Amino acid sequence: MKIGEIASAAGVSTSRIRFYEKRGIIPPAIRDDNGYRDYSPDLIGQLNFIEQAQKLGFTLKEIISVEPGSGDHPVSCSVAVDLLTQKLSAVDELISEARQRKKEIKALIAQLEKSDS
Amino acid sequence: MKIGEIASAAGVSTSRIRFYEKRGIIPPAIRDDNGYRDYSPDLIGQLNFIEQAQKLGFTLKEIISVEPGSGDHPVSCSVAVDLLTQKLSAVDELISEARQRKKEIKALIAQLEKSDS
DNA sequence: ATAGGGCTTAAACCTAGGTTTAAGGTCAAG
DNA sequence: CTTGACCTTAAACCTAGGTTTAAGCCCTAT
Repeated sequence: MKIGEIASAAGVSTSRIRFYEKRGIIPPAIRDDNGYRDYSPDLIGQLNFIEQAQKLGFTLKEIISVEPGSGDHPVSCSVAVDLLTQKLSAVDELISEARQRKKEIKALIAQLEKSDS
Repeated sequence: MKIGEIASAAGVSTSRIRFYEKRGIIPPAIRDDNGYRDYSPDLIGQLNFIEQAQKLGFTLKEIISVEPGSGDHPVSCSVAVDLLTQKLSAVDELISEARQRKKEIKALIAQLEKSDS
C-alpha cells in the first residue's frame, strides 16, 4: 500500500506517518523502484495502537518501547501489560476523585442557594 | 500559604502555578499586602487532581471546565449556580470519558496478550 | 505531451505546556 | 544594614508532536 492509502485507511495524515518514521516510532518503509514507500496493511493496526495509547496519556517515547510487532520489540509483552494495568488503576483513582469534585460542587451550589434570598 | 510552600506541598514548581493562574486553570490568588500570593491549602488537592488528569491524557482545557472555582468571576448568585451546574455536567462527562478510557485500556491489554501468542 | 494527483525531501512553522532569565522588591537573621 | 532566601513581573526559551510549504519527481488520463 502507498502512503496515502494506508494513511486514509488508518485515519491519520501522511505527514504524520513520515514523521513517525523519522522518529523511529515505526520501522522505515520498504521502497518501490520509484522511491515510493510501500507498506503492509499491518501498519494500520500499529497506527491505531499508537493513537489509542496517546489518548491514554502515553508519550511517543513510551509507545516505542511497548509497541507490539514493531520489528524487535525490546520490552516484553508482560511489561507493556503491566504499564497498562497501572494506567487502569490510575483511571479508577481519577474517577473517584472526580466524584469527590462532584460532591464539592454540589455543596457549593447548595450553599449559594441557601444564602440566596 | 505562600506560593513556594504550596508548590512544594503539591510537588509542582512555582512557575507552573503562576502559569496555571495566567491561563485561568486555577483562580487568581489573593494577595498579601506585600503583593505575595496567599493560598488556601485547598489548592493542593486541585493541583494534584490536575496532574492526575493530565497523566491520563486530558488537556488543560478539558481540566479547566471541571475545576470548581476556576473561570470567570460570576456576577450574581444565579449566574454562579449556572456556572457550577455546567461544571457539574463537565465532571460527569469527564467521568464517562474516563470509563471509556478503561474500556480502551482493557482492549489494548487483550490485543497485546493475543499478539504475544 | 501536458495537466492532475500522488509521491519525495528538507525546512519552516505551529500549539500545548511549561521552564528559564532578567531585573527588581521584601523579609528575617546576623 | 547587609546577606540570602523568598517573592514579583514580563519575556525569552524549550520539548513534544505534529502540519505546512516549497521545490521537484512519477504516473495516468486526455
